[in-house]
Amino acid sequence: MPELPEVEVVRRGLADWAAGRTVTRIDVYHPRAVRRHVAGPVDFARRQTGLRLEPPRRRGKYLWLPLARPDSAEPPADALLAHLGMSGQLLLRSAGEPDEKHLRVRYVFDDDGPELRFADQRTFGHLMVAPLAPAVVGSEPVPEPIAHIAADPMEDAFDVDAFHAALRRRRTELKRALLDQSLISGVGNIYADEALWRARMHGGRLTANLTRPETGRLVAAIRGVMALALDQGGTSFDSLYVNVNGESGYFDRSLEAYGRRDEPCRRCGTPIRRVTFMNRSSYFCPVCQPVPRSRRPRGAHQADAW
DNA sequence: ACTCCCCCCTGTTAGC
DNA sequence: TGCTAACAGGGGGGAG
Repeated sequence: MPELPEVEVVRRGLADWAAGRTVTRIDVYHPRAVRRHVAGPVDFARRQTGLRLEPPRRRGKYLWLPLARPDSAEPPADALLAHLGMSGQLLLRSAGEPDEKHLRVRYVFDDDGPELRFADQRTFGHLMVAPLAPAVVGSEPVPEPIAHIAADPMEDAFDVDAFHAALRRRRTELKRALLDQSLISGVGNIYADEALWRARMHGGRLTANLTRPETGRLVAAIRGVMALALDQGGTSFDSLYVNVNGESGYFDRSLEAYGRRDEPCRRCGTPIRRVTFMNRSSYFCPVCQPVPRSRRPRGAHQADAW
């Protein structure tokens, strides 16, 4: 469930409580948590021990903390790169507090401050140490493994015209495109449905047919819903998504489409529909977000996802 | 080159 | 009541 707003909440917590601290020990309890660090858990720990965590950055759903040598002014070559996946949590806990049931990695620092713990029930999240790509003039260095990810809609670097052009080049459906992190990053299943509802557009629309005003409306809807969610600490349906202090956000109360099957659309009263799409749920208002002509069933017998 | 789908996980809940 | 199956879903990687 962590999408851009939830990851940003975590990033802000790390900025307050982890940045500037020097790592003295790292324990990896589950190798799957560092599976993308191909050199393995021992190397993962060795390459951070003695280094200082610099202020966290974020692109889309990824966040990273550059790793600096405490005795050197050289810009960091590597960063601790994190993705929370479905259920990953980065928590700051005093050493005396009991371990989380799904604790995967523990960081201990050279001060008396709290440990940084990575807990992850479903183990879709991961941590790795990754080289930072050389800084290009006017842009920040980004870890190499995420160089293929597009800018997210909250970044200055996000270019709506370029996004529109990329959508027009694609031969796919709009919701698929929104979930494709190489076109726009940070959008997941929940905010895709929320943004489409706000923009009054159907996720089955073909991206090749979008007009420039429609793309503009959609990007404005994504930014709007994400800004609102960030104000409310993100979306949590249960205790799986929490900030670095273990607290849940409450944007779930403000959802207009996601999870509202058969409940009235708050614009027009029509029951919200739920359909299965890409092996996940999609929620939309069939009146405010009309099913595109190309997707309407041509016969009563025809099964149609939308 | 582009598009699409499966699968990796575990805890909760719905259904029989 | 107890079991099974569905569901939640990000994204890598392979198939087509």
